[in-house]
Amino acid sequence: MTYQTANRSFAALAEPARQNIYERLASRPQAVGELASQMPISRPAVSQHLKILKEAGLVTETPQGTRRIYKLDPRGITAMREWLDHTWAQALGDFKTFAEKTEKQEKDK
Amino acid sequence: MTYQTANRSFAALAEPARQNIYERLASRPQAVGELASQMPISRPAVSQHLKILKEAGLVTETPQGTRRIYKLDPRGITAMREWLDHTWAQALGDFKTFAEKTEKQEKDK
DNA sequence: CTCTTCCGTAAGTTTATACTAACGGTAAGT
DNA sequence: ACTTACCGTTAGTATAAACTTACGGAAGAG
Repeated sequence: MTYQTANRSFAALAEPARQNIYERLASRPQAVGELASQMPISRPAVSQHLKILKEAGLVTETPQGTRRIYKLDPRGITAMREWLDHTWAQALGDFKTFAEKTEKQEKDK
Repeated sequence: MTYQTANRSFAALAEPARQNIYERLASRPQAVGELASQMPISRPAVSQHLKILKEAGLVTETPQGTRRIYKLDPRGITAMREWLDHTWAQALGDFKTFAEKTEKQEKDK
């Protein structure tokens, strides 16, 4: 369940433009046009990227007048970190047995 | 420098097939054909995915006879974790000032 | 040396994705 | 009511990515 959002978070941050947006929002919450004015792509493009980031649980939206302020959402980052920890822990356990096996093979030379 | 590899790691794990491969390698190091036999895609496709994972610092290659054993590489995961920590820490600091500002605006209603 | 196994790469096609331009809708100001 | 500011969505296009098929190279067995 949470691993699925981790999957989408990776896909969302894979795009350089979205990673750029994400980093800008990390420095401070911003509106859509505000972001677009600092980037080489159009405002609708930024809006589309924000939609994907939002669906991935990476950002949240806060209407404020006609503007919509976007800021980071902890859920996406948490999901990714959990997936990383889980996968890496599994690898560590099996690395040990693998290392022992290869070490044994080295001996048999 | 390390953030660039984090970028490529995200892109690499964005693809479902590559994430699948990565998880399988987490359970135990495996050869290319071994992976392909358990997946719905061809062996060359797996090989191409492994190339991308390798360039992202997520896996390493170990020739063993005619076969090539692939296993997880800590560097990719480390780069991603550092990027996540850095970005999130920055967001936390600025979230506080943002929260104070919006709280002030709420008061002025 | 020949045959088999295992693998990476290149070419070509299909599918997915990112972009711009155009449109419509909501909120605030005059 | 009219205008302005700000934004999301859609349609259409261009670019990128993933897959299969075909090919060639390296390592081991006979």
